[in-house]
Amino acid sequence: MQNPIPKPTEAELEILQILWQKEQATVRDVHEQLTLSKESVYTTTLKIMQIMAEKGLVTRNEENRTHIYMAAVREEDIQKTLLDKFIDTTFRGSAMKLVMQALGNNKTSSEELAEIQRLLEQMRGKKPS
Amino acid sequence: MQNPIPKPTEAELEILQILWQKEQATVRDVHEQLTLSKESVYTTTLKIMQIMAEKGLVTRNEENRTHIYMAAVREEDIQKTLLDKFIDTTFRGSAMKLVMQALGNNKTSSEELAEIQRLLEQMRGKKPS
DNA sequence: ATTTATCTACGAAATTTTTCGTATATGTTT
DNA sequence: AAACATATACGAAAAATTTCGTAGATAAAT
Repeated sequence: MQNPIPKPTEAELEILQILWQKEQATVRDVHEQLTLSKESVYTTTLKIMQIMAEKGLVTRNEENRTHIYMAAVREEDIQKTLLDKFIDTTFRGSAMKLVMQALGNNKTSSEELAEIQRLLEQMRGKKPS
Repeated sequence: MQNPIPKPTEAELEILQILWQKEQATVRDVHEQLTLSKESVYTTTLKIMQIMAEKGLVTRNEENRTHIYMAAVREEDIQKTLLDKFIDTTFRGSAMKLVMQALGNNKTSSEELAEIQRLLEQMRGKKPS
């Protein structure tokens, strides 16, 4: 229906994060959430969200004066798109290098490490060398 | 060069990738490598590399007419900076989610998976729950 | 009913990044 | 030496993104 959804810009991604968390939100909701972490002007947030609507990144209910916004793209899909590109440009295509770096950051709990191990064992079972 | 090295832009990162591989390169070297994967104009490449020199992302030997460029930042450092930011903005700070997604892409060989497992065991040993 | 607050729409300015033409200098070839 | 190829420097145009002021409509408060 829509042209391939374009890669969100930096500012758009920040807003998508908020929408993914909140499911639904007004421009004001999003804006207030944004101002927790950085300065921003209301109409800037509004403008970006309007552009996002044009691009098809979000949908909005315009029935009432205060529009209600929702993400129109799935978090996992966007993550996959951005991750693929990121691995390419920053890690020369090596997912493993990225994983090693990410784990090396020591911000992952033992529980999470265990979960990753379970995933690994499962994957190696299905894909013998 | 005393200022913190700025985050490289998209075009700059492409060039850094080439410099990290080649150790040393002229503008023409870089440009020819670039044209393998995308169209580009010589003076555009040149301009970007000049800007990178100003920013301190690269150094260059200007003794001869044809300057020799070298990366002035370490690949691992830039990767870490970009990765941290990427995890933040795209995976809401969860390194684990990123790792799971990256591994799920099935582009990692069994050997690599094994290596990751070794790393994990080592890490869990040092950080008991 | 009038004032005040809040919302969207719109567009232009500001910023950042990328692109590319032109000038000029220096080698290279004939 | 003259013609040609190739290098850097420079700057301005183009493109992409972000910022913000203003206008006008609607709701809420007094």
